[in-house]
Amino acid sequence: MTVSFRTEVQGMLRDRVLDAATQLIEESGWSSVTMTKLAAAVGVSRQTIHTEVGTRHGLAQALALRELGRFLDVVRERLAAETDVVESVRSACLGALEMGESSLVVRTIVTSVPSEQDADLLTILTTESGEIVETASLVLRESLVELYPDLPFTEAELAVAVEAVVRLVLSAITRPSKPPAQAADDIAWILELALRGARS
Amino acid sequence: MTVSFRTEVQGMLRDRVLDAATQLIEESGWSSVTMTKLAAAVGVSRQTIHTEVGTRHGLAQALALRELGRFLDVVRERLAAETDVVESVRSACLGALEMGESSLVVRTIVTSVPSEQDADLLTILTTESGEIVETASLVLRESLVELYPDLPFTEAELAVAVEAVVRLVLSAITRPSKPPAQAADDIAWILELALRGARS
DNA sequence: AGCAAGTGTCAAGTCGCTTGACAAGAGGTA
DNA sequence: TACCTCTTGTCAAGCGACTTGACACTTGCT
Repeated sequence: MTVSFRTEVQGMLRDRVLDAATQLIEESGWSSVTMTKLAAAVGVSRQTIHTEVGTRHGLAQALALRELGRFLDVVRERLAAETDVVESVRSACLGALEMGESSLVVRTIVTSVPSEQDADLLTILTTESGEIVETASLVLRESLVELYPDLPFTEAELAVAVEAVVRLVLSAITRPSKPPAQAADDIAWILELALRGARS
Repeated sequence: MTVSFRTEVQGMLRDRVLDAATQLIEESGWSSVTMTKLAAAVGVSRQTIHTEVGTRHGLAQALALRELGRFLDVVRERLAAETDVVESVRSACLGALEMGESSLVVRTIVTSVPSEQDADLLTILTTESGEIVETASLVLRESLVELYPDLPFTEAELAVAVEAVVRLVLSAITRPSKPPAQAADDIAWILELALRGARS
């Protein structure tokens, strides 16, 4: 077996915690998510919640990171479904942007009002977005290298380009200024220009 | 929550053990089911298998009892789907008999050759069938009392009649002499006669 | 006889969940 | 302001469940 029964159960608990938290958010917002209520909803003690996600802020982080994982699943999938770099990235960006519109967690984070209890959430996509950018960039970079080994970029250049794409997507999610399709087109266009420039 | 996270995981382990055992049986028969292989298949240590089901014979019992549970689910369901006692019982018997033909566990037990390693299994439906008869009778009796409170039987009489039905079904599964439909009809016919007799 | 494989059992250890408790902060109320 | 309640974060003790490693025993094979 790839994973032991133990670790599997462990992951199960984490998933349930995050599922329950999502449901509580859905019902009455992030500020209503109490560690006590959460524990009751999952069916474990409050302490177990704390050891699992740490503080309430850790819960918010965990929620965001799991959501990020889902985004990256879509990204990987869409990248592989195209045969051209630019089209791959365009499709992946579009997928991420559309998910950003429909994801409860993302909407909760983005629409949270600072200077309230919800502040915890907002900081995740701003001050603490480092891990998100880093993880997303890693995934995107690895996928691209695997799918398109002959890109006209050095390793360092690719890292820069990928991080730029990730940051653009993240920005378009948090502060949307145009429909997802157009935002994706814009990002793809930039990438295309960069590629053309690198090849010449 | 009705059940704690802990007990739920516990039941999950048991289910996985029995699932894995069933799959091993399916692949190469009961005699190939090794505690070591079973542990590996589930993803736990061999000791955990032992603490969960005891001896190898305990594993066989557990398999049989879980299968019994599935039979009883069908029985309850079919009993409730009819409006006449006799029809309820006929349908329930038919369901059990048909399941007996298609159930891998039951076929493995019934077709096991005595005086071999498989003997463990066979004894379950013969010498150790007490618990099975008892449990099945209990379920059938309770369902009937709930569905048909006005049966012309005393409590003791009902117990006798129910146990007879159960034993007949069990016998028809282990030593079939006619198609399920006819066997079910026969049992229903006997019950009908008994009811008519009790009413007169 | 010797060996390999499987069973059943034990003790010690680790890990995760529970329980009960406490200090500290935020919000509401007399 | 003082008081009360709710919530958070943390701790220690305890327990249950899985792991690891070991041992004696049986069975089948060579």
